[in-house]
Amino acid sequence: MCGRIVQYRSPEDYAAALRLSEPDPGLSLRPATFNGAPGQDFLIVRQEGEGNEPVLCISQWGFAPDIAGDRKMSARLATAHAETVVTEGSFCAAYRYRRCLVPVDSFYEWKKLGPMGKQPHAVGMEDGRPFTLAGLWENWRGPEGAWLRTFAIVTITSNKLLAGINDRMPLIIDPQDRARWLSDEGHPGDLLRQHPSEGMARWLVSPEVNSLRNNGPSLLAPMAAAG
DNA sequence: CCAGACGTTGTT
DNA sequence: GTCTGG
DNA sequence: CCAGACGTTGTT
DNA sequence: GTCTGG
Repeated sequence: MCGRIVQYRSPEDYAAALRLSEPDPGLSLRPATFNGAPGQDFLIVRQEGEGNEPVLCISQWGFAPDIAGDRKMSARLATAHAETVVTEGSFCAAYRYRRCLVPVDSFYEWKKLGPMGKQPHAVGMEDGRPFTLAGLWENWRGPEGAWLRTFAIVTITSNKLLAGINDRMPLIIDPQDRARWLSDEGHPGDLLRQHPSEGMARWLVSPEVNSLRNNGPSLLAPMAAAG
């Protein structure tokens, strides 16, 4: 599903990895996280207007539809289905005009074990390098007039690597496709596809990741399968 | 995504 | 179960 | 309970 | 996700 992500590097590191120009120094104030959840702030990449270069900025995970108006902020959508993002009411304008990238080092998926509970796995790239998830962003105006920039992560059917864990995975945008995803192209539909299993890795991690009280590099430590 | 709260009525 | 907070 | 909708301005 | 309609 993608409800927990890792974004532990500095803005400078992500900028270098994504070949962006030097990021705003203020972004360094954002705490890095090994256990990031909806409701928290993350670095995202946006391109405002064609011809402008993509830049890193801060945004809160949990898409607040502009139609939300005075509706509760609880209408915060952490994910958007790639299959319906073109037409789906709350997302289609954001898909058309406000796509973004979420640079991550890995993400977590929980495998349901029936009555036995669930088992967390980390997922990343085999080479350990950061990669980018497809996102949609929106400015939402709160009741007191304050503006909040929010985003959702686009998900798609799981590839072979992840099918055994969960039926959906985040939409990963490969380096050669990032510019198009950020561009003002109306409907880059061919990018709405599964990332192949090849080049990706998954491994069992400790249930310590369940609680947001825990946050540190040890959350990514591979754990031997029980039994 | 997961963890944790969930009540202030009216007598099981 | 549903909702909120992180 | 499930199915289906969820914005209409002018692109932040 | 939340809400409405059936």
